[in-house]
Amino acid sequence: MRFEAATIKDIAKALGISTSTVSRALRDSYEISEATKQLVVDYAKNVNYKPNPIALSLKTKKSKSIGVIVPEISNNFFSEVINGIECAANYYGYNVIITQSFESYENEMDNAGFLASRSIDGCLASVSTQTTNFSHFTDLQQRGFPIVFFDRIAENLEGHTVTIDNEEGAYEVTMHLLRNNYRKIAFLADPPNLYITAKRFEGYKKALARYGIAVDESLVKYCYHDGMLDNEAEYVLQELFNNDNKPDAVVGSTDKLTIACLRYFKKYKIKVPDEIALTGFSNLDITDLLCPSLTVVKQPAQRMGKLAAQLLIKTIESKRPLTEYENLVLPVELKIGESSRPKLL
Amino acid sequence: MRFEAATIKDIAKALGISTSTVSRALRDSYEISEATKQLVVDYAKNVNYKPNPIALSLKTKKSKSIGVIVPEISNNFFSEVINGIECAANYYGYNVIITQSFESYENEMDNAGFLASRSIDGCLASVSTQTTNFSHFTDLQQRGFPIVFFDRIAENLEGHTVTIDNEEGAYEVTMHLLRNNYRKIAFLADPPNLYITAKRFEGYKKALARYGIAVDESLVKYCYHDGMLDNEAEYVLQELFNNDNKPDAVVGSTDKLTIACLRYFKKYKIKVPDEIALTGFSNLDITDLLCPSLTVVKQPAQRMGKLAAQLLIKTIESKRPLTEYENLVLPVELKIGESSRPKLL
DNA sequence: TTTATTTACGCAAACGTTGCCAAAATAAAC
DNA sequence: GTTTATTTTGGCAACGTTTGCGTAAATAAA
Repeated sequence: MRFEAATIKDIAKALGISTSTVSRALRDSYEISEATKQLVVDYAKNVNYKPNPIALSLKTKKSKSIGVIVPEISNNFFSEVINGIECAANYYGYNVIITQSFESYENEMDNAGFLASRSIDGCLASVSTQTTNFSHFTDLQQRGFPIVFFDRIAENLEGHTVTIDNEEGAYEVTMHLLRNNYRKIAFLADPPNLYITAKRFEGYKKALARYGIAVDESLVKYCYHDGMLDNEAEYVLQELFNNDNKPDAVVGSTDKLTIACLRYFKKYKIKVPDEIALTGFSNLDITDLLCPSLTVVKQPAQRMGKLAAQLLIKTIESKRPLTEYENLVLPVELKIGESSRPKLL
Repeated sequence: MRFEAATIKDIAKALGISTSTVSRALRDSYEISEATKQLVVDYAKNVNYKPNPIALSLKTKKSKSIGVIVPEISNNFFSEVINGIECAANYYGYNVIITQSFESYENEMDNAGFLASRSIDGCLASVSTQTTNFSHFTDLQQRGFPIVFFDRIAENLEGHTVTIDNEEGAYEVTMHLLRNNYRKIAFLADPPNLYITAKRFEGYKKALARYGIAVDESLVKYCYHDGMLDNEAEYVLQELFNNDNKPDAVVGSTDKLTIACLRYFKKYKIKVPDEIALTGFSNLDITDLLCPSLTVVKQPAQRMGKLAAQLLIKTIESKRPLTEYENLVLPVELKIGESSRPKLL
């Protein structure tokens, strides 16, 4: 029934030579005569010989697979990142093992443990909103697994990183709002401990400063689970709007939060942009079809995944441990939509 | 530098017993005395022993990993399916190796070959729009790899399948349009060879028949790459609309095509639903925020992935080869939006 | 012819497990 | 106190590779 794949042993037996000769012939070793090589290579092609990756792994102690820890696959941003990762990994002959933290620190630790036990060669990670302790990552690093962090990086851990220019993105979009006469701009973000939150907040602050506006803390709100929990975003938005000091614009720091705003405004029939302008970071490719079309900071997600994977594989395959780390920063793109139309004064 | 994981050998040496005793003690074999078991288990815990999955795989010829072939990860439908697959797979201790066909038959064949060479235990697949020859799948099956097809199944291949009730979904949405007084309903779909196209077309036809309407072939259009190629959908839509026989409603057979319609209408300033109603299959979770909100047939994508993975793992782990195949059909949900508002007569 | 050199290949160990068989060690039966 | 049964353990091979080392045969130099 089951068709067993040909092994080096089979070839050796069939050709009446030793397994080592076959192995060396296939790897084009100089020790083997051209005639024998030809014989072996031809026969191998004939029986469709494919080296058994598992045996290879056992021997070389390299599994040719990399682990990935992301908050959630079905988040558009991460699914595009994974797309990029898969492409690069496949190109270099690596498998990708994906795990999801669902924005939980516990899950993230479990994932790190799971990946370590699955004998990966290295790891790509974007930390959860709940993570403040990074020892599960340093553990991995100490056990010899290189880690490349992307997007939500762990700032004080060593290693390569790939991020977008978060500060610049937030600065640009906030400046855009300011130029369009908005002055009471709310900032809705993941928890402040998260790298992307901190950076984006910097950009937001910088833009306000250029207009001589002080940060109004009552307009800065955090969603501690990136809006994963039921009504989490709605609750925070209520706080923001059931208030005398209402904003006239919002910057959503993530895809989920930006969309949550839009849904909230629709639910409570708050007109965008007439009553409030809406902008934010988003990676959906249909923000132009939303109602209204959204002004967003777009991130090169796929490219980020590809670069992170390449960096990781480069590290894995380098002979000597690196001491210099690369910190790639990708540019963002501001896509202007109807949701931030100039405010009439 | 590199911290090497403890092996059974290390434990055996440290405890002065043989590797086989350690192995059996850890697997709680009845042959080992309680005292020894305790000793071994304690020590193993102490050094944080984790069995090496690669050595295990080599021994048992099971890799505990499954392959997945999908058209494209960043397609929302498939990323949700993969979410489900990952959850089920992780639960049962399996890795998932994802490959993308990008709607190309060549890629799909390559993927099948790649997966086979990576020693997977089984495979989940959703075939590309371009696939008419299924021999790369039957090859895998003959080599002993069970395959579970989902969504876009290969109808005449044996094996478990998981689909949604495609016919019913198309029937419901078409009936909805008919009830709302639309009569010239276009059907925009992937190529007719594709399983989901055929089934959905059946449902569409059935609904028309109930209203005594014959299928107008000029209102049935196919996109041979699910709209992956530049302007493919636009070109087809032009054919549909630069015509005397214009439709008054469209049923998009896939997520991509439905969205492509909306974009087309926006670009050419065709008002939805005043000039044309738009409905279709879609798995985006923000169809309610589109302009206008979309009437869609929603599929339980995550559940589909989970069930398909469970079915596959069940097959892999069953002792005797199955002869009975399960064909799961999941119900769809019709979400009504503004895009198909009753037509004023 | 003898000795040195090269060429081409085979042997065996190793990677971390498990499974089979046999060997101790202990317990039970006579 | 021997024989037999039972429990507990160790040794070895195997999974499919790669690789260091050894060596026979072929060739070249003496």
